[in-house]
Amino acid sequence: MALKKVYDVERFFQALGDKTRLRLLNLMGDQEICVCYFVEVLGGPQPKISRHLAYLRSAGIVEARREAKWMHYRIVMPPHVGAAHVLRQTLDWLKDEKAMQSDRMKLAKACCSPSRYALQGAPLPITIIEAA
Amino acid sequence: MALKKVYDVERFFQALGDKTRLRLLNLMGDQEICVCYFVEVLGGPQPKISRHLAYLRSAGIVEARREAKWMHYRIVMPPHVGAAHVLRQTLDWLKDEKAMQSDRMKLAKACCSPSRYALQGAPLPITIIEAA
DNA sequence: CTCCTATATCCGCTTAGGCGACTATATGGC
DNA sequence: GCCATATAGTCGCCTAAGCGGATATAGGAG
Repeated sequence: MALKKVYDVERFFQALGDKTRLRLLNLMGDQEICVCYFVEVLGGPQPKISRHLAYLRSAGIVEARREAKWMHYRIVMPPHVGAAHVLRQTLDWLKDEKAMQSDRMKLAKACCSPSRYALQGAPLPITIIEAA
Repeated sequence: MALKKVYDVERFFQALGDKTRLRLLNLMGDQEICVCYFVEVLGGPQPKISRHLAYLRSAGIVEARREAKWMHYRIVMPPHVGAAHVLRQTLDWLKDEKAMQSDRMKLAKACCSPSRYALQGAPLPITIIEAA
């Protein structure tokens, strides 16, 4: 039988304890987003974005999918019920933050007119349909 | 008018990203607990406990009250609705963790027979009645 | 193969923060 | 005043982790 793995609460919260990572999670929401949009919206150097995405992935909070040159990231709900609740609450909380809303608006703009942002060819976000 | 202070989300999660602090919060629950019980239950050196309590206090998650020689700590719900929700969820989550339940049992024992734990005279926890 | 683009990883530096050990402060009893 | 107890703060050490900059890798086009 499989060893019952205790969910790492500490690690979970550490992953949420960084502004950049919270912004990334806020942008993902219930969508699968291409890295190039993160770089576009957050505006920092690309390696910084990549490092934070790697951190989130190693903490089990996001997963990545490759599509040709592009990598898409999406939030995965933790297997632990408590963790999933907290994560969902946190995402709702972020939606109310003004800075986070501004990020989301920037993302929407970048998606609507990708040519203005040198994102021609970049795949658009895909909304994730959650199983009920 | 008062300057609208944005709640520091990052700091909030950083405060939750440590095992010792999570154990302390779990022990507090909806009670006001004397430091000596934390030291008793967690078992480490007292300055360590004190430092983590100070961290939680500086993050605005707990408050302290002095009663003679003893300091009592209690959780304060953050002024921000989203943060309060997440904190409550987190406390519920901790209740399900086996290690956390064990801590709570140790606390209960220490409170029922304080003399066995050299806690004679130490004030018992006080359950906080929240305003509805 | 080469070249370009998208993304990831590595390097060196710096800071936050955990720890144990020690010391300081506060309160109360004498 | 002195002393004991409860708690807090300081110091030095060490690791985690953030950052910018450089480099490496993966995929596609030609």
